[in-house]
Amino acid sequence: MKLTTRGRYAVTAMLDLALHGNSGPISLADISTRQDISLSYLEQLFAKLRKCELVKSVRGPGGGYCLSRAGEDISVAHIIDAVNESTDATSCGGKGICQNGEVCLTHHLWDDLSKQIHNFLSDISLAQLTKKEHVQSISERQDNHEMETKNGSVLSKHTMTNQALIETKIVNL
Amino acid sequence: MKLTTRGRYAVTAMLDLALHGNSGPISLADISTRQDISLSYLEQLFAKLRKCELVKSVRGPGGGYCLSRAGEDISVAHIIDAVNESTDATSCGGKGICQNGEVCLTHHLWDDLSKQIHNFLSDISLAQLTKKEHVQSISERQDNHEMETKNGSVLSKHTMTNQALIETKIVNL
DNA sequence: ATTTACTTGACTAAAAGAGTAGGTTATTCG
DNA sequence: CGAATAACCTACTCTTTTAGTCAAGTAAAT
Repeated sequence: MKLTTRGRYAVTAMLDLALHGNSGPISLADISTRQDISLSYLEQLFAKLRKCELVKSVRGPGGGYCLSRAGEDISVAHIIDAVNESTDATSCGGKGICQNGEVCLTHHLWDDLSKQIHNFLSDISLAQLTKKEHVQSISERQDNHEMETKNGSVLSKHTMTNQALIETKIVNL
Repeated sequence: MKLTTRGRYAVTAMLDLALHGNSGPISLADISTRQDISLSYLEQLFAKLRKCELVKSVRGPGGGYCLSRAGEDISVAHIIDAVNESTDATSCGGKGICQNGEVCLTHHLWDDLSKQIHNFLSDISLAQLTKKEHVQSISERQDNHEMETKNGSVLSKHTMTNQALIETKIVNL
């Protein structure tokens, strides 16, 4: 069983999508800054998420990704499965061939654990997560921080006027 | 979160101990052949199990390891913790500093999952496992197989007489 | 035509996992 | 005593996986 940064990043990114994707597609660049995940790494993850039809992509300016179906119908387990993180705790992939083609002494134990984990994660949908208070407050914190840093970098690059800065803020709200 | 061969081996070996350790200490060599686990690797694992006081060791000929307390009082979670496999699914070790010192968007989710897994494994004791039918039948299969291969190797090494072979079989029963 | 954004694939540094090798120390038994 | 046995200890290696980079694309919108 493995549950590492990959699966965590994927779920985090999808949750970000669920929170911000109500009005059109979200670019990976946005998710990258908000969630502190490398852009190239996100691209790899979203390639897999798209293959499993969890997200849809929109190309061109203003493009990005959106959920391919309602947040209620996407579970955390779906996402983790999509990026190849198995929730299987056995060494034989659940096949029961762990000791010279036969079942090993603890096979059933790991099998039970696998089911336990999978059930737990299958019962949690993106929609459910977006409704939790702590998720909403963290998301707010991230949006504010994103706005600050974004304006900072834009300012230093283009020496934007105050008026333009205010406009950017409005757009970002 | 990681749950790999190390944790699986440790639990398997401990279960082997629980099944065979009723009359005196069991050598790692025996566990090694029965469970197909490298002897040196077992030594590393048992060093940790001993530090956490899950097993006791007896040196010298006829020595080996035994459980340091009743099988009822040793849970699978104890064993996995002992060999440094964490059941923690967060990236921050449960500290909540996953995004620049603050809580990341999915921290609570992984925290809940960690608790879920740990509870599940804490509720399963070695004694419980030994009582399961499939564990007993697998253990029997392993004992038979061990006897065959042991006799085979002993024969080829010392060209044992038939009488000695029979005696060995009796001892192994 | 050009910008913006997604796509693909190859590549890599670092870490962790699994297993080996070679020895030392304690104990029992002949 | 001394030989055998088995725990104990340390260091090393080999392999796989992760996490991430880089570069060169392709497609769509303005």
